[in-house]
Amino acid sequence: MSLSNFFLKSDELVVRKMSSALKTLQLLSHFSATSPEIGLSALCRLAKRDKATTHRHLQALEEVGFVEQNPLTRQYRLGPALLQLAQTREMTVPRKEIALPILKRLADQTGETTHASILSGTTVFALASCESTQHSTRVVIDLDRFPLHATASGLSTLAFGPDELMAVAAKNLEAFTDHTINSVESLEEMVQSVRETGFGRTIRSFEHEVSSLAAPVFDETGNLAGAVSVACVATRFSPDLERNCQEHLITASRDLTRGWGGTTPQRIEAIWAATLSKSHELETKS
Amino acid sequence: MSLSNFFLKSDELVVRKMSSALKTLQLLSHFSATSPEIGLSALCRLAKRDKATTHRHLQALEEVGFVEQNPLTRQYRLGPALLQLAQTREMTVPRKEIALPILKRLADQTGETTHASILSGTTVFALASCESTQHSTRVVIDLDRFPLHATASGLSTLAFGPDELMAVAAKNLEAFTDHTINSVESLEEMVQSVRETGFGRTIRSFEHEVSSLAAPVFDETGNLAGAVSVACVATRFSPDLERNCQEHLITASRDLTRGWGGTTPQRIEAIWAATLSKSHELETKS
DNA sequence: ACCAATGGTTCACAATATGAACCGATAAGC
DNA sequence: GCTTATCGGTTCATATTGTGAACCATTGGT
Repeated sequence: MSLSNFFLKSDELVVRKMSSALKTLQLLSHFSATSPEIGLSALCRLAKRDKATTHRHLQALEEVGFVEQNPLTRQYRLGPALLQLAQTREMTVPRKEIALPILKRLADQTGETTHASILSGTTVFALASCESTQHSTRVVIDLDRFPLHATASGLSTLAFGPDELMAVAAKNLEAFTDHTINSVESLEEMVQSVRETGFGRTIRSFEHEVSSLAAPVFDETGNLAGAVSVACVATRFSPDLERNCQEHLITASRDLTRGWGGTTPQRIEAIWAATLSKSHELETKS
Repeated sequence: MSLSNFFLKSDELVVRKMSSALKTLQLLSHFSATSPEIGLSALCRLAKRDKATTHRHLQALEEVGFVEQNPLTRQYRLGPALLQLAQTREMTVPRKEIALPILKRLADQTGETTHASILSGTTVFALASCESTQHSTRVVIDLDRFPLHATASGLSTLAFGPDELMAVAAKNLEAFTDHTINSVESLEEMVQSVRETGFGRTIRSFEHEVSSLAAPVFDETGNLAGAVSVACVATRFSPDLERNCQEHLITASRDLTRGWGGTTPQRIEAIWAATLSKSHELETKS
């Protein structure tokens, strides 16, 4: 969504043509839980587009009910037609319903907050989450999008998703904490280690008090579909807990992949097995 | 959505120009619970559009995650980005959450199945429904769109919604049963009576065994926002039950209107009061 | 009364959308 | 095993459509 309109190709600058339909639809991505209503001018600034054009686009969106105008403030907000379509989508592919019981179980097993996310285009969207009731302190993250470079889910997605994502991630290395990855080099290093272990892993890199572990989820083609993650209160994140999370993340990922119509690729299973046996070795030694 | 591209204006035929964004978005309206996956050629036929164009439109939709291709069948279906946007919409305007308890109460009070619907553009779509557990026979209608001419909710919408709807309704007088309204004249007559009573009313006009009563719901501008309805098993639909439904529909509509940020217009309240006192008169006479 | 926002509109110009014809693959008919 | 009919997808000359600087009308602050 936030891809630039330009890209470099064998030393020459190429202008990526965009259908106006695409430009229109991209306007929708600026609405979020934190800014649910946006005025025309504000939206122009956000989208870096002309006022007349943006207005025409909004009118098209309004006509099909994708946005509506708050008649009092004249600001725009997402429209009711989205509910209708989302309902239909859920009937077709009820990923959320499938995810919820799996997240619940994972939360019970680990005692921490669990998340499921979906890769759509180049964005990792939050699908559902579940808080454990075992501890009085627990992680409450209300995200709609998981930053690729700063979250365990994002790193899993980078490691096992389409290669183009790396370029997108590299363009936005926002520093959420002083542990956030801040260079393309260290990002690549991190992603490499995720590929080797089969788990995305972040220590206080998105929120100061949170450490997180994630596993990739796949669809019916064997391509990455999303991720499932455990967000632990950082002070609780011991090697023991990590091992526990890894084990249960694997079954959760397997079940989610199966529920979404796919099968976990053999190569991923192999990576997980290797990681688990390695951490088992360490544990028995100590 | 199903508006024609042509309209008559002071005796001359004018071609309505449509932005390609609009055409693109309109493709989405062909997906429904009953046909959740559609192939390229099939969609061309449904939308009556060119294959190349439709394909380009689908690609734009795919890029933002509004559709995705089932990789096995190559058919298209609604995409995951819709879930995300619908979630955001519900955070902004939680109409569904607000409607559910009201529908529950209405179902308890009437002993029948209740529905809430929203007008979006020229489509009345289902928002939520609630089944009563009082009777072993009950109405289960799994609709995502309410036909304007054949349902009580549709008639309420026609009667109190924007005038343009009438033209849309007149274009599609599909006969669901032999009680379905089948001429523009009788439709106009029906709508007129809805305007006089304040209630949409259909007897076996959509399903053979169902009679239904509906009241309009309004938003913060005083415009029609949707409808709330009771779908009764037709054999149970006595004058007594009708009166009971009317009374409780009024409070349900008031509460919904208020919950959605509006106030029930005085003229509607007046119409309802008149209808109730009339039916009360009849009741005491007999 | 003024200025600086806002939402919205116009019109000459330029870019994008369009669809008939096309390709390659798969499935059915015989 | 050859023909035919679909399917999803692509090409390219044509013309319809999109674009944005400049514009207007309102509103709210000073």
